[in-house]
Amino acid sequence: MVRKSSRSSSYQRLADDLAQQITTGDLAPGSPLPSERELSDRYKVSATTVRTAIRLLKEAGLVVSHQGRGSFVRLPREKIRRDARDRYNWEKKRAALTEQDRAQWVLQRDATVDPSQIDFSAEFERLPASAELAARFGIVAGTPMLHRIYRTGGPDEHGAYILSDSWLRVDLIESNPALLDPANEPWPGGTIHQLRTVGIEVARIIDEVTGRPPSPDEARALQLHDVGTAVLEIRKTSIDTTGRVVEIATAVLAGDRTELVYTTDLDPW
Amino acid sequence: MVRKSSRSSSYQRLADDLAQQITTGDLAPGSPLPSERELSDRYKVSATTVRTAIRLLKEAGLVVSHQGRGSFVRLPREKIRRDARDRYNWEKKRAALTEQDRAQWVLQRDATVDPSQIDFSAEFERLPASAELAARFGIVAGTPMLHRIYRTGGPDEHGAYILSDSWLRVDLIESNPALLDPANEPWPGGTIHQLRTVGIEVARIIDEVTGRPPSPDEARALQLHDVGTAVLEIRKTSIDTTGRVVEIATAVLAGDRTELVYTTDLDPW
DNA sequence: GAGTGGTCTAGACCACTGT
DNA sequence: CAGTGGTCTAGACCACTCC
Repeated sequence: MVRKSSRSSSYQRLADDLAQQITTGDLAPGSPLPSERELSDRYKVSATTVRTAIRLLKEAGLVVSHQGRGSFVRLPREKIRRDARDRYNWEKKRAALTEQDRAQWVLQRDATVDPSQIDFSAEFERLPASAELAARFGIVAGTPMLHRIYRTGGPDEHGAYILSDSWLRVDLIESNPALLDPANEPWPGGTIHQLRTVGIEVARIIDEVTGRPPSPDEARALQLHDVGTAVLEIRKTSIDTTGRVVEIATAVLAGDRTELVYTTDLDPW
Repeated sequence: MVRKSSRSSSYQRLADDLAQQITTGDLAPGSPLPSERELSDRYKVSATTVRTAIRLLKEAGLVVSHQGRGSFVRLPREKIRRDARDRYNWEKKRAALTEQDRAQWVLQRDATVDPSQIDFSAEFERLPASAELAARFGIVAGTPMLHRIYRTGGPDEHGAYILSDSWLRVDLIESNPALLDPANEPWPGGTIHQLRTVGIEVARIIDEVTGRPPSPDEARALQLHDVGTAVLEIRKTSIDTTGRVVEIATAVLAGDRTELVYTTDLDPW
């Protein structure tokens, strides 16, 4: 007979038990949990119930499992800080340098990653603007747009670390045909410099940030092998000195590996 | 005999099948999935396998289940925008108003929520600064601190929508004893006004944003009834006109209900 | 080969929602 | 009451890791 206890399911009680041992430090980060068979014996529950409990811990980001090895208390992830003000202003300053100076700095914006190990791909397509996109750009639907899709990855230890895409108005950039060719990516100097080549100065960048679970594709690309992680999605809108929207980009980053930093200066009293 | 097919598990294939029907719109948002028993019959797999597939979809945030009713394609969530520049500057301006004017504006910073329905609680404790906290404040460990814990919730439809805590230096605020009493919360005018009462002007606010799955406590408090959601965690550091750190606060928000907006003005060329 | 997690079955019963 | 998802069992076999 099943012993129906108090007001909670047995997998929930098991998960709570283990979670407490993890948060109190009885089970230290990196240490293995008891095997499923052992938990099954010790708690007098079936293997399925044990697996359900462990799945709960994985969903909460407390535990990772490796087939053939065991389940382990998750190690805290070292976070890469991404300071919007520093990053964007640095990119803009760099865009005003000579070609030689810029070339030296290609892809070094994240000093923590060795540039020689970076894996990069770019794919371009030309599409008419959808109604929603047109509204965000303040143009009419159907306007020819350039859609660029990027994947930037590190070596296995760091994992791929950013998925992004970008929309540009073809009419604003076609005076420089080099911008339409993905073979020129990664462009030394970034989008801010690309826009400079057609006479556009970016004056303001607005980031809209949300958090959500990764799609299966994103989990693969960002090397989020396990459940229990979230991604940060940044929708970036760039506005030039005349107030026009000149680029709309989206970036998806691993939430447990990234810390976004935003500084707000307040008006004085 | 189990038919071992191609290179994928049967729950994975079922999940992919359903996910595709959802993304193509064959299964519209809000519509019910076939029942588990029906899927079990149709795909010739056990109930457990069907449940595993549906769990996958829940983890990806595509589906929600309700006991006794069924599983449904998740509806997109309406997002509350939270613009840092507007919000913080508005709060600072308000802090300079007369007491009467401020009182009218209590808790109206989120215009989308009816203030009369808001559920609010505050809890204070005095603790010495930990080494880590002291480092962030630039003070010595053990300095007396005030730790304030808030829960702000809406009615059931919106759900509780913010969990936050805040650290202040006791030595900077004790000249106004009213600040030490939680009965005075929610304080008309917010922390920026509280600091103004002891002669401090906040000049800069730095937000550090990460994304992660919710802890069980957070899932309860933020009414994230299901797996497949993420939370945004904001660590806010307030700095006064003399460059001192005057408050460190953390806020946890439901990722599927919140959009953080940050504006960066770039230096001109 | 021994031990681990991963996939899967067949079936029972519980808890909840609707009519 | 019929139909739904939620909990749970007992057991089989697969895939992988490490010794």
